[in-house]
Amino acid sequence: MPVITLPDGSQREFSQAVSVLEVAADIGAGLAKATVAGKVNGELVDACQLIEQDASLSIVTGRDEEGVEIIRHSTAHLLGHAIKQLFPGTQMVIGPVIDNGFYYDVQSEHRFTPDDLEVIQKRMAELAATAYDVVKTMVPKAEARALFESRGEAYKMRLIDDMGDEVVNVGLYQHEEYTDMCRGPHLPNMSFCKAFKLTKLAGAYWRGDANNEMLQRIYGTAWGDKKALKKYLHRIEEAEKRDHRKISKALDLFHLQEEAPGMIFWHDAGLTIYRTIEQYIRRKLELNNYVEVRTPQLVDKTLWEKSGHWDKFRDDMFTVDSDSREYAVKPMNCPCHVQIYNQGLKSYRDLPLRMAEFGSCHRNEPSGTLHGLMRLRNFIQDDAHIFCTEKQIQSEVSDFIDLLYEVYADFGFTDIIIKLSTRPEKRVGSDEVWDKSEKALEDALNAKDLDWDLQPGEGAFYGPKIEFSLKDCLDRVWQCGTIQVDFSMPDRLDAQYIAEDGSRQSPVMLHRAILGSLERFIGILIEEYAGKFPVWLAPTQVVLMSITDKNDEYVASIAKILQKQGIRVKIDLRNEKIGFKIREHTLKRIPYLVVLGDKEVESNELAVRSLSGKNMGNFTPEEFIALIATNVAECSKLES
RNA sequence: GCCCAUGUAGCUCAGGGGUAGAGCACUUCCUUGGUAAGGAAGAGGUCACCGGUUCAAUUCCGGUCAUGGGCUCCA
Repeated sequence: MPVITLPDGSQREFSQAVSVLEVAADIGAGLAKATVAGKVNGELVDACQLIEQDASLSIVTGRDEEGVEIIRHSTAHLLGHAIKQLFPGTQMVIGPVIDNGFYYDVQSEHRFTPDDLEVIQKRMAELAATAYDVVKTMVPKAEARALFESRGEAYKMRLIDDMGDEVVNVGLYQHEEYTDMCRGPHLPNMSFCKAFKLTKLAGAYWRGDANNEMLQRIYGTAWGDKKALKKYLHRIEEAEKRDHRKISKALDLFHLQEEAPGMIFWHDAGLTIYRTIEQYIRRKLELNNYVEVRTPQLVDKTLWEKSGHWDKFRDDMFTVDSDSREYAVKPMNCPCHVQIYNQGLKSYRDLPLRMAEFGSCHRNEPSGTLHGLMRLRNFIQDDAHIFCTEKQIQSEVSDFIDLLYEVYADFGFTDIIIKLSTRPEKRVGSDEVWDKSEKALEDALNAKDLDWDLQPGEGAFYGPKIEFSLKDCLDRVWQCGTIQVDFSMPDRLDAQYIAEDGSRQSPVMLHRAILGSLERFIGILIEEYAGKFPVWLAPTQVVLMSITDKNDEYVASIAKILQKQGIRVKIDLRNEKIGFKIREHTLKRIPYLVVLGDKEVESNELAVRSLSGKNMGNFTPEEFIALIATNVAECSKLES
């Protein structure tokens, strides 16, 4: 006699066990028709799930986010249904839900092409249109295994073999002649699959391990209705317009070419942004008691052997042979910073010593991983190493996190993804040291009440780390800031200080970067702003445009006045109509466009137009300079 | 590094076994015009690179490189 409590608090009593769908039908026929699944005592279950005990229940429909996820999951099965009809030799592997969609990994002699996707998608639509019911059964593992064996689904068998003993029965979902295995829940009927699209093909390793064979992965997106699908596809289209590579080409910021893969040729405009950010960070470092240093690009291999990098990253380092010595182009700055630390005797009174460098590093990243400004073989970090005592770790980490948040706020970032990565398998240092380091980072995060995720085993070989990541225009996550505790390298490279009691001690080293790679950070900034940089960062802040050549002299004189104030100004004296000039400079995302014609010459003023197209009226030169100064100060929060 | 796709003018792209195409940009001329494209003419290409098939390859095939999308990796 289960009593079902609904989300509004109302209760319904049934004389025997009822399914989710039956409860929905009892509430109303419309709801029953819309039911994709149920949530019993907070747990998602199939619509056919029988409820035998008293329980709370909410009905999940295609309008709920959870319902859409179920639609996505079942669309993956639908892909299986269609692909097995069209390409019977295909073996199905796994088909999970991801953000905005799903994928299915398959194994096949046939190499799927983009054309195949269209054919498969068409068949999926045809199958879904028949609105067939999906039938779920729970069967013992051995039975499921035998079924998949008879169908040549070797990967499904391997998945079953991998299940622990605690799993006795598995769920089978019958899509007419096609059967898929899943924990569920899934749709009761395929009529809910009416808005999906197969989007791309990719390779993916079996079990995510590069030592294994590569499978073919088919990505798709799926939504509750056509309108939502259309909206999503439009959103992606718009996001792609913000791609930093496209914008950078349009704004002439940088380029890459075949002769230097993964290395940037910064153009004048891009370098202006770059330098502005570098200066900004330099000022922040000064205010936070860092010192700045610079160290060599080439360092003898023996130092890298000593630091432990050679062991782990030898293949990813560029090397140079000269005079029978082997040098490595530095892939990071830390061993060099220890060399500076080691010059002269250090006392506990010198700690914490915060040593910064805008260090240019080269790493021979695998060719397939290069990606615009985001992943390069040569990049510059706003790197620093804090040499401190164990007791100082906590407050240094805490101060660093505050500084990082201050900087990110100045650039307008609020969606910061924090991860704590702990000891990997291949590492140096004792377990006690790792225990201490991991705890120090965790405590610092918890003291700040920040949301963070744990990534076990993802730490650097010398210590655990906190990563601060930002998202690009397509929501791909890129690590930017980081702080890493390192008890090992100072020891390996013989860094010491004299403690209060006169004994020699090893300092702790904190590796940290706020922006991470300046290139990557600028890439994300370009996408964040869609190329419309705030005034303090804009490569050109003002363009002065003449109406006719009679105004040329006045334009030049105003330009001089603005330049003297450090404003980045360009002039446009071309024999073109003003509308044409405005269009061009608007497309170049110039923050302020200034029109100078006879009227302005007459009154000694500037007619100012904002990037958004707003006519801001006329300004005297002094008023305009003040406007820019205020604007720059507001966006950059730079302390003078 | 692995899988798939792509590489044609400065840019965005069309084309296709036999003189290489468009729009924008560029150059020259006309136009001196007040807030998102004034007009005309001209110039511009080893069709990524290397090899093969062919009477003939930019086009078909193979390889290399680079780029894009994923996977793996990321000190």
